[in-house]
Amino acid sequence: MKYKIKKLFQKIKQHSELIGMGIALAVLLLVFQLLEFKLLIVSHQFEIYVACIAVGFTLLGIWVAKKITTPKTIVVEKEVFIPDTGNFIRNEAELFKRKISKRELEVLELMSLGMSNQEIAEKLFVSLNTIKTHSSNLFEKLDAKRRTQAIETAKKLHLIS
Amino acid sequence: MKYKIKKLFQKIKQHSELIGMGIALAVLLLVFQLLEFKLLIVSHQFEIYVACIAVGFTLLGIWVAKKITTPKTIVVEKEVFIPDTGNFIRNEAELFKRKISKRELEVLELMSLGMSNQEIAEKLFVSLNTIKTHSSNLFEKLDAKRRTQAIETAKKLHLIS
DNA sequence: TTCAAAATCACTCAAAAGTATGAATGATAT
DNA sequence: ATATCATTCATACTTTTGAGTGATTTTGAA
Repeated sequence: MKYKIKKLFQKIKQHSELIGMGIALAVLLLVFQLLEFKLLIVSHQFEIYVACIAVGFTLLGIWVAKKITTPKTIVVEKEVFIPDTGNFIRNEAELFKRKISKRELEVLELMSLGMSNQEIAEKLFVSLNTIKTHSSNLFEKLDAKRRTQAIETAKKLHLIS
Repeated sequence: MKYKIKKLFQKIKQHSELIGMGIALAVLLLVFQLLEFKLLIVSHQFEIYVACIAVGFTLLGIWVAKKITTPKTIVVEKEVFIPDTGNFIRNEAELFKRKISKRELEVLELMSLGMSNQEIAEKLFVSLNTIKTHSSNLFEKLDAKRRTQAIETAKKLHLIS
């Protein structure tokens, strides 16, 4: 029993707009029914009665239209700047294509941080000459004449961040 | 004379919606006027007449509402990834703080593209020595020991893209 | 007009970067 | 096992870069 009542309320809620419209219509008709007697019988002002109906139902129409019309959805693409921080994805394919080795990449990265060959050598526990060899090989593989050019190219190719 | 007619047409065009609405209303009223005689006098079906008015003006209301109401716009924000190219905003405050001149910035930018001092000199139509001076000053202002370091720092500070 | 900053250039010396070549070692795949 | 490749290192040499100093010209704002 209680369950049925609950279901009824749910249905009412679901169709609240429709029911509201119905009630509005009923009230409007009732008002006009009353007006009919008053105006027709008492003063016979038929035109006023019709005008009232017209205005009333016009307003009803407006209200209905507002309820019915589906809202236009305008999708506005808002450009949101997403900084690169953290979401760097290395272009492994390019690394493979250019046959850049693990060690060379390591040197390249340290180079891009602004380290000198000597500093890189110390950091990687190898000789300065080794780093020179690596960087020379890198420049060839990256079609670069200088380390700055190598860095620029590597960044464009997403080999380093 | 012709000018006045043209102006009239322009005004009509400008208020075409309003005029259309007025005409629709007039036609509707005319129809009801005719119905009044037919129904009231011939068959006395008053209720049908009122119903017609109600329906008619409801439709009119709907039509008016559609004309009047501003469309509901739902703005959907869509995140769009923007690559760094183009939307770079230079940190002018930092430039000012470090007293980096226009020319120095120019040199810095070309340096970051991987150009040698000689190439920059040729590009800017100045001597190699001038570029050396500029870059030396740059390194001091950017607390850098090398050009690669200067570039790295400048990028971090958003002085160059 | 004057004054300070910016831009220009030169010269020297030193350090760093880059080229070229050769070679040893160790890992790995065929 | 042996051929290949990455990694390592060396030597000799050249080029580029950078530091330090000083000086002249241009330019823009007070």
